[in-house]
Amino acid sequence: MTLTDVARLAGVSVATASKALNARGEVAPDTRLRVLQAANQLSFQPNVLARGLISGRTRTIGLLTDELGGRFAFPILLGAENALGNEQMSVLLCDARGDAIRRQHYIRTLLARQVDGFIIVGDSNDLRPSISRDIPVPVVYVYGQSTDPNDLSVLADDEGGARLATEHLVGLRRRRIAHITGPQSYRAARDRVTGLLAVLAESGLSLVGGEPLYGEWSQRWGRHAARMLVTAHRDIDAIFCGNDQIAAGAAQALLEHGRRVPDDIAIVGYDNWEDMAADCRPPLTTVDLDLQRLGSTAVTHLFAALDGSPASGVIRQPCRLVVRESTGLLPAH
Amino acid sequence: MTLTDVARLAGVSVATASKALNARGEVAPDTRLRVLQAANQLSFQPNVLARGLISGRTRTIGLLTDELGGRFAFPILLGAENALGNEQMSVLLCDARGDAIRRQHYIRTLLARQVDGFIIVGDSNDLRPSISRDIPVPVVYVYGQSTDPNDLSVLADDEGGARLATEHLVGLRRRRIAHITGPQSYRAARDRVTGLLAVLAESGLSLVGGEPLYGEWSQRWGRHAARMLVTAHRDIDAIFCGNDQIAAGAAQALLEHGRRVPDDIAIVGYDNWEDMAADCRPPLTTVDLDLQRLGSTAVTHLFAALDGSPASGVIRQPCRLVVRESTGLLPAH
DNA sequence: CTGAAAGCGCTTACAG
DNA sequence: CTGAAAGCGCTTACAG
Repeated sequence: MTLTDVARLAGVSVATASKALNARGEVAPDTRLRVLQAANQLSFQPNVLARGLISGRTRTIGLLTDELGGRFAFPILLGAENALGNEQMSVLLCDARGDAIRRQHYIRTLLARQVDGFIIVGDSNDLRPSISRDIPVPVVYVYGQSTDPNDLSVLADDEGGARLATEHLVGLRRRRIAHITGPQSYRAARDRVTGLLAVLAESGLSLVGGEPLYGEWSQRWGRHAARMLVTAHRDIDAIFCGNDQIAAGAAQALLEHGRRVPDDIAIVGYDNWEDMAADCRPPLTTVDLDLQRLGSTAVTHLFAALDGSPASGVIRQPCRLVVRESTGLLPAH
Repeated sequence: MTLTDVARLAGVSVATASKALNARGEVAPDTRLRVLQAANQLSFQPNVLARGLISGRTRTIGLLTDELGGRFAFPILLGAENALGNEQMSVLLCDARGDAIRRQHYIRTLLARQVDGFIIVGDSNDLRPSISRDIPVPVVYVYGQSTDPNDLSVLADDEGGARLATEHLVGLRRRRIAHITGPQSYRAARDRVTGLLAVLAESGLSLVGGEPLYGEWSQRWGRHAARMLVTAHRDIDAIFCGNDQIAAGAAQALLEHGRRVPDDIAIVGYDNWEDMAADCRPPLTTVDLDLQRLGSTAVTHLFAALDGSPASGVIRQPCRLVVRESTGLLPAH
């Protein structure tokens, strides 16, 4: 079904049919009606390729990830897809799988497909090489900071998230707080430590053991480190963990050591990885990166750039504290 | 950069430039060379819209999910994206979020974008209404069975997966086997029971307790049901669980009851949800649905249909048993 | 072997 | 208000 068919059925020219369908003023009301009916009758859908060829706009954006299989890219994608769908934009999804050649290939492909813009999804707040040089349309980086300050990067505020968690513990009168986290090579681990230490200092407290326990992002490490902690520091009353897996492991180990959570020792995780955090025993208080909103925020900024108002620099989106039983439930209201 | 620019730089007509770039025979070798060089120099990328307008093929497929946020759609998407990328096809991703209106909207959008075919991703093997009537291009259903037997549905073989799990337990000389699973309303739960009971019958065994324990897909239910089982049936020596969360909960409850896993009671999960199954204590033997391969299989069949060889009916892709410590490690070799 | 012409489906000045 | 014509960037018969 093409516009020609519609025009023929309505007894007008394709030019008039086009104008009628696109609600441009210069068409007689009854002509428009006839065209609309014809289009309806034929279930006419304008060919987007032809439109794009003329307008140079395809209402399509390319979403390029490095590691779609990772845990973080996906919620971002979800949020972006949502936001784009609401604006009648479509997403072309490409997963470079950490391969630079493949990434270049996808950039070319997406450009050949005339996408209106790019969203580059990282898998942590860490720095990543800018690729904007190769791309003549607007680009937004999300959950991964472009090395080029002229680019726009939308990141999660890990330092702020850790502040929220620590303030929560301090507010619950916990004084002997320890920290178990992932490898120090991760910016996420370091930023969270920064936020934690800042709040402890403001509260006149110091970290139990003096140093964060850097390790892996696993339950196994959480169990191991928690056992070490309760053995070495019997007076510990809270553990802030760098992610939910560590926290789940720590909770398990503590329970096995006869320590009650949260009565004796409160635990806070990070990530709000639902299946882990909410189904843990006890359910974990944790920090939510709000990844979906990160995705939609990126889309918002991409639209702004498409509308001629590009931004640059780094935007740090706040995290949210999710309180569950592992730090004691809030009083009912 | 358009073909016109390339032709001008190479000193030929656009027609000749087109032929040279598309490796059609009828061009003089040195002419082709000049065109290729010009294209290279200008980093020419042919406009896919123009090509699509002529050929009627866009090398784009629409991937429509019902619930992208669920745990199962995503690996399927990954597998499909991989397989499509290898064939230079792009994916337009749409998440209907369980809303029929939104789904219809996306179907129209994707058709207007002239996609070459559709992949409809379900979130369980359950039946789902066919939407092929509305779609004039090839459609493949994956992990969700179309109600129309003329459609092609690619499913995971849950019954076979449960057989693998049960045969494994029986092979380990377990005789008192129980089953904890999710709601009976799920076809996945029912199909797995069918496979389990078949193997038990073939082995002259019967299910401990007579009936599967239907409940929820959660750790909490796993813990609860496992406690009931060990109390009511002290001689139980294996529990086959309907998913990994249930299995993780069951393992935890058994350990707390002083039962050793796998020495006293072996546990098998389902789904091979890595973060849960491998990081559990002990790591879980489980059944992998091979969702990524499900996605790539769907793509393979979609290509076959695009090449004029459509199939129909139901394809059941085998599951894989992943053996870990919860049933005893295989002897080292 | 090369290029002028027609055409894919649509939109947009421009005449009338 | 309506429609013939040009054109978006490309490909493909068809002449030469």
